[in-house]
Amino acid sequence: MSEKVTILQVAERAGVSQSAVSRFFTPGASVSKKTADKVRMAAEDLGYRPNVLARAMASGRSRIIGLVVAYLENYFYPEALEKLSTALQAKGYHVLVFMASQTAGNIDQVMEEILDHQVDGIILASVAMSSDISARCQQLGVPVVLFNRAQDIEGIAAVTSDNRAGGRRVAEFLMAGGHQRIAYIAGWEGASTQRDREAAFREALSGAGRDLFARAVGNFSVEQAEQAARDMFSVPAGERPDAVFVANDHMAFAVMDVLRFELGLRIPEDVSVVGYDDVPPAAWRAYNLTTIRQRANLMVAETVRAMFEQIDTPDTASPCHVQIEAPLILRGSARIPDDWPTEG
Amino acid sequence: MSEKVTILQVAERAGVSQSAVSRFFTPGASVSKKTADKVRMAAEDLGYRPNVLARAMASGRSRIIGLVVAYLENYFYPEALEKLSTALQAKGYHVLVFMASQTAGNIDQVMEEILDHQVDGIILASVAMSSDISARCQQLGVPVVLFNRAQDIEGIAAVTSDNRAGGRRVAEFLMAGGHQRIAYIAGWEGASTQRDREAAFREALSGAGRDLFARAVGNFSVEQAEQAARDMFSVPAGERPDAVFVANDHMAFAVMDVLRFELGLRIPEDVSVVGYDDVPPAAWRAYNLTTIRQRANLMVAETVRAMFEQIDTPDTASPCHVQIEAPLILRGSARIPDDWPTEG
DNA sequence: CTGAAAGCGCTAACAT
DNA sequence: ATGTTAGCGCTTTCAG
Repeated sequence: MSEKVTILQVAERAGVSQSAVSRFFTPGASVSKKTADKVRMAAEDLGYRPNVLARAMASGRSRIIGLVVAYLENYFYPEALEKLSTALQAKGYHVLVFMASQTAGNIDQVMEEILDHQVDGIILASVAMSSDISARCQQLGVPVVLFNRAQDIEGIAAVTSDNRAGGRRVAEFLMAGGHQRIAYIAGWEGASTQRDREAAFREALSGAGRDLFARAVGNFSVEQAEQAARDMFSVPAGERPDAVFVANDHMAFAVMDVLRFELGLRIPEDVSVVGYDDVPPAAWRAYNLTTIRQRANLMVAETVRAMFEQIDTPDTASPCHVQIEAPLILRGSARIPDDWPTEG
Repeated sequence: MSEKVTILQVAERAGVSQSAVSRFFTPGASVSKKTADKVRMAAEDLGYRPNVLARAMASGRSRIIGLVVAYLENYFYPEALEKLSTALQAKGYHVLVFMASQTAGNIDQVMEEILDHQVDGIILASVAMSSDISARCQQLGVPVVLFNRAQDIEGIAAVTSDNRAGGRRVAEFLMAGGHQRIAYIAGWEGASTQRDREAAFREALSGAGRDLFARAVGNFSVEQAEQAARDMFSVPAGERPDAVFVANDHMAFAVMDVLRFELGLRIPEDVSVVGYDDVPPAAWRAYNLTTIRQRANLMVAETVRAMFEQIDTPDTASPCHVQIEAPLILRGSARIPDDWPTEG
């Protein structure tokens, strides 16, 4: 097991000082070509690579971003994680993952753990935090950005899709489609995304003088969504919804399957189904789900931007809630109004 | 932005030495109750938490495991990632993610990057490495375990499902089902998993005096799998396969959709489809895919075990390739032989 | 541009 | 059980 080669060895071999070597490996350096050459050679010969940990320790910047995620079962998150990690890697940063599953205790504990790692920033994906912890991060100078969740804590960055606009759009679409009995299956009611989607959806309905015909809670869980669908649709034809907006795709798939395979309903002839997220399976032909697209690329880009704005200019940064436009993707699970504008 | 509180401040406040505080925060400590109390109080008052980075630096153990992943689109990986991260967290370790997407350059570069982080171990998920790098890790004393990929480098730990047994099982199942024209759609041919599945599948076929009726390559890509299915099945009924084994579920869904929605074939009446992985969507009723289950829980458990075996006892550890039994999950996408043994 | 020197915050012998 | 003393490998003033 060969010794780890240190900066000191390189310095000796190159016949320069330790700091010279350090400078050589520092992007914004100021090293003469001569010194640079000597260092380069010595480093190559020795197979030297700077120790990131030591560098972090000495400089106070770890170039690590803590990411806490809760639901990888919702396929929006793996996608986001991949893009996030890639984007961060491109900037020389890396992602340290913290699962916030039930087993891991509450978020605040996880946050403490993250802070222990001297991360340069924290991204909370579909996770809310106490204002206590938020304050703690702020006083520690650690930037936080919420991904796909908003929170009413001032000065905390958040990026989501425009959930309200999305919810409204679905309502308009469903009404334009001539649906008379419009239902909603909610996600976890603690989620800001769920609340915004629903609020705007209902507002648009009542704005048109209509009421929600039925409502159930699926809690972003497949099992609960199935049960909700069963309960909601196991009634005489005249009393059953002719359209249902499901708070996310993941639940929508489950709902569709109950409707088609358990209850023998046709989609969209008997009932239109609309989801939210546009995860890849929504495009699979067996589902072909009409849904609101959360543009992962843009959301990630904004998240990264918000993060580095805070890292690079902690003083002038003004964290805010950015909402990415969320288009309705027309597919086959919901009747399309004749006069509905098509893209292009 | 409040100062970070250090071990020294705690020591002063508690009226003990720095090392006493250090010991207090070290699991296998030896501190008198008296000292412990003083330290606990001081630490609490100050809101002190040990700096993980400094600890890593001084002790030489970072308690970080580098994970490199390539395809998060295959839903087997998010699942594995989640379980892995959770399992590691439970042991006080954390996962530093490295995406090995095309953009990130080749694996060897990524590996160097990981090594720079002084990780205590590396897990390679569905990624192969050069024997050069393998050697480098070994001489650096950094344990590596391959997840869902095996490699013929001696002394390197790998955990996979029993791909050969799985492939064989599918062949037997399909033959027992009376299929006459059995086809195979391959994954990326560089993957050991793909090769093992196919090899055993074909061996079982030829062992029964049968030949593969058709073969195409899907490269673990949805688009290529679709094209493969089109090419393979766009022929007169008598010349088309009556069963197809697809190298993973992800491609199998695409194949099913082409067969059903483009070519109007019935599954399993006209053609049986079998996949590999048993990712969650395989159980969704719109697919209801008969498939070989990769038991993520067990695979992760073995991966973690192999990792810590090497971390805890670097000398006696004997890395090997462990293969997890992979049961055939009977669903509706393939005809079930009358005499096929059922579980229980 | 370069080198000397002082840490970053903590652990790990070693003595006591 | 506790304190003392060296570092871990690197960055960063500060002189020159």
